Amino acid sequence: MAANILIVDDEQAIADLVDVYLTNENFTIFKFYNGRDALDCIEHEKLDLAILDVMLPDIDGFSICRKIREKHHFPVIMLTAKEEEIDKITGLTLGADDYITKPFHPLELMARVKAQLRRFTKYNTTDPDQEERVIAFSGLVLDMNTHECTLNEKKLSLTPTEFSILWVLCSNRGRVVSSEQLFHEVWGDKYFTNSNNTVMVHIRHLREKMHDSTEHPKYIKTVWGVGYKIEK
Amino acid sequence: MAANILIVDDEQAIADLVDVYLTNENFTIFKFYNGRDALDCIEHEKLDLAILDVMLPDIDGFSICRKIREKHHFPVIMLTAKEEEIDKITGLTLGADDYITKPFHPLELMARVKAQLRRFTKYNTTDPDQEERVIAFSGLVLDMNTHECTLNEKKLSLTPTEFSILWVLCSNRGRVVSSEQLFHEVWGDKYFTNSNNTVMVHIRHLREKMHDSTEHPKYIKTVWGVGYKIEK
DNA sequence: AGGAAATCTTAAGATTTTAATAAGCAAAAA
DNA sequence: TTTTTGCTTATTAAAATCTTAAGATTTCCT
Repeated sequence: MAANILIVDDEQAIADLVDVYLTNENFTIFKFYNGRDALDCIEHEKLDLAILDVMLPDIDGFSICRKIREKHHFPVIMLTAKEEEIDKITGLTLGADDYITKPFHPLELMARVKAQLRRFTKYNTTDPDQEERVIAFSGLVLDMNTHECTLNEKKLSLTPTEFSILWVLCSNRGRVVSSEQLFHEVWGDKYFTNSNNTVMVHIRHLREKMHDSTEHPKYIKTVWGVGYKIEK
Repeated sequence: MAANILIVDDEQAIADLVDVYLTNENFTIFKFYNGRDALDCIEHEKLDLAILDVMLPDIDGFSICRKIREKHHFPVIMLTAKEEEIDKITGLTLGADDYITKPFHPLELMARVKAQLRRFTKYNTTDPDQEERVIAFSGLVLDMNTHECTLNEKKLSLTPTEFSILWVLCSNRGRVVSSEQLFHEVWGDKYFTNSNNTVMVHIRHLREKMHDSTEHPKYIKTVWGVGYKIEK
């Protein structure tokens, strides 16, 4: 799981801590000791998560959080020394996604960071710690980076939608995926269709294309009354 | 913010608490006192969030959490009486999105519930507590529920993509939206295009359709070198 | 076997993307 | 100031892709 993380911390304690605990992770850390520089960083870097201390020399953490929320979607974790509930509630209501009071166990912060990143990143049901970018098994190779697909050495030219459907099916291989679930994963939550055989049509096209490169095994299996499935 | 919430709680304390604090919200609560019934509920109801106590008479909260993660994406908040860090870390690593130790302030739980729901729901940059489903100003009406659009009483028939673009522009009205940002909001993170004038073409179609119903005001303004914008 | 429900097939029509070309803007050069 | 230059945005139209809809087929159940 690669991620760009912004840490704004007056005392530098958290930054040091992260240095120690996140060395093995593929994280890029942007450290700042005041709000002004942090805001600049928010503008220019593509961040995946922010850890903000409430107490800062210039701007307070709440304001930074609000600024982030005006333009960005990435998760924000707030930190405070004060054990006052009202601060927690202010922070969370303002747009923070998590709120931790000092002192805390270093591993708890790490776990919360990962939990937030996991939610922020898509397709993470199976292996939460490593985002899968390539799937390969029994002659089939799917590369999320290039959106390319190979079946038994032969390249299949799939359309974006076809690729996405096959990706979801493969990342759930061995399990049945309902067509509603497929639709949800591929098209997102924004649409709502009732009589939806769109998925079906795409499945058909997929089968057609896959059939050119393989004979007997019907890769995408229909599980009657439930959905579709690819064998393990 | 309407949501279906599952609460699994041995002692019934949290359920009562939620009754008191969430009466005014548009929440549907599914309460269970053991794991078995809860699992059944997870199968059959479309849930938006789960609050799980770790200690349960039959199945423990961790197992329920894992079961949820096998099939679903909605956020999970774990509760425990034990103040042991290792539990927190287990929970968060296992797929929980938040973890609270008892005793906690009722409002903190409520705030965390809302924070999780907010993240789970899209398009929440401006008003975190109330998801905007309709935008209306100066003769233009956009209804997210029906995907319908009216300009000066006349209905515009927009394609899904056109509607989404207009929605993003309108929900950021007064501010400039770069075409990269537009692309990101409308198409999602899954795609990556470099030479991308697709957005441009859609903007053109939008302008064409909007021009039929209004004369002088060029609704979608080009801000040279930056992006597009709709006046407030 | 026969009916009902689920899935498949097909093809037309709608939408989206691509690609090539034109037009517009802003700063540097004349 | 005017012209040139390089870059950004606009306009088209064709090609690719997606969705819809209706009828055909398969599977399940009694």
